[in-house]
Amino acid sequence: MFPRHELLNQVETRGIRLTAQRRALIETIQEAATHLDAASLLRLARERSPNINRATVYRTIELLKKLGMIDELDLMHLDGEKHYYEVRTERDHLHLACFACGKIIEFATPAFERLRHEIATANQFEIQVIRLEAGGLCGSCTAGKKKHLQ
Amino acid sequence: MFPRHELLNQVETRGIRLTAQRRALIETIQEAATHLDAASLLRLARERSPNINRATVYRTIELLKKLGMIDELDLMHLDGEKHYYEVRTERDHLHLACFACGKIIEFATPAFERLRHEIATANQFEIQVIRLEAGGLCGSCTAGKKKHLQ
DNA sequence: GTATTTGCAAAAGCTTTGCTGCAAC
DNA sequence: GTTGCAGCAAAGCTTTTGCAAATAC
Repeated sequence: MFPRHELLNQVETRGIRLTAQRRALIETIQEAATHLDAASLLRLARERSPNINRATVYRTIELLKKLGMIDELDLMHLDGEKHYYEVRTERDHLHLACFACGKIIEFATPAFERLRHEIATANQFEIQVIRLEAGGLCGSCTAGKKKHLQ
Repeated sequence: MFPRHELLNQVETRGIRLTAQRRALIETIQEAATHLDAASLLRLARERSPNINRATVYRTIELLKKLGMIDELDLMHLDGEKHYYEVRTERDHLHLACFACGKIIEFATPAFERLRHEIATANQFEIQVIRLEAGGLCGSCTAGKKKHLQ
């Protein structure tokens, strides 16, 4: 895998020709500050290429998923059934979604990568995509809760 | 947590009064051989209580989720956006979905439970729900693939 | 008689698709 | 002049909701 900001380069290096719209979409994903869903991606990408259509967004996402260059997240359906996207980076990491404040925490640990390996070996399973998500209460929200109960 | 076949008892033990329809739905979930989505659950539950309506299915699922007695899975969106349900049992386990044959493998390992604990501690996060899913190729399908390439 | 639950149909939300026209090599 | 991409609108699927009628206590 590659650093996040290399997504566009990596795609073009594979000899895939991109239209201006697709380039705008990919740049938007790689530079996004948060996990984008399709609608937000469309909105932001239009700042670079104003005529992008929803269908193009979904078709570009499909392409990047097939290439294994982005991952699709559910983020515990914190806000409905939409999907969120992020560049697949070197390290596996997991997502924690706070049901109270909506914050998303990313966390990487060697234990996760070891577990991935154990899963594959023990089940003779060739893992192509792996997703670990948890939902609950973040530190600030449990603290707030306790205070409130005093 | 409790054994799978105790779901109905556990709900009633909590003093929650159930209608015949809800009882039929819960029995269907606890006895199901596979992970059911809402439509399959409706179809099967109607064998016990023929007039159940789709809305009742969703409302019962919501109730059981709130009680923490069932978990909602995506199974890597192997077959669209539907959700699948299973009784929450004693041990955390994860799901592997084969993209080739559609098989779902369940796997439990102490490493997963340790990871859960590490996640909670390291992030001061109170985990209420955790879901680990992987997609790829199961043993039979990778074997088949190799054979085919020879 | 008050509080829940059900049924129905419609709405909602996100994603996919058919088709026509456009653009690129 | 083929091949692929974009735009548009409609359809598709699953899930949720409003409201009136039915049921339970």
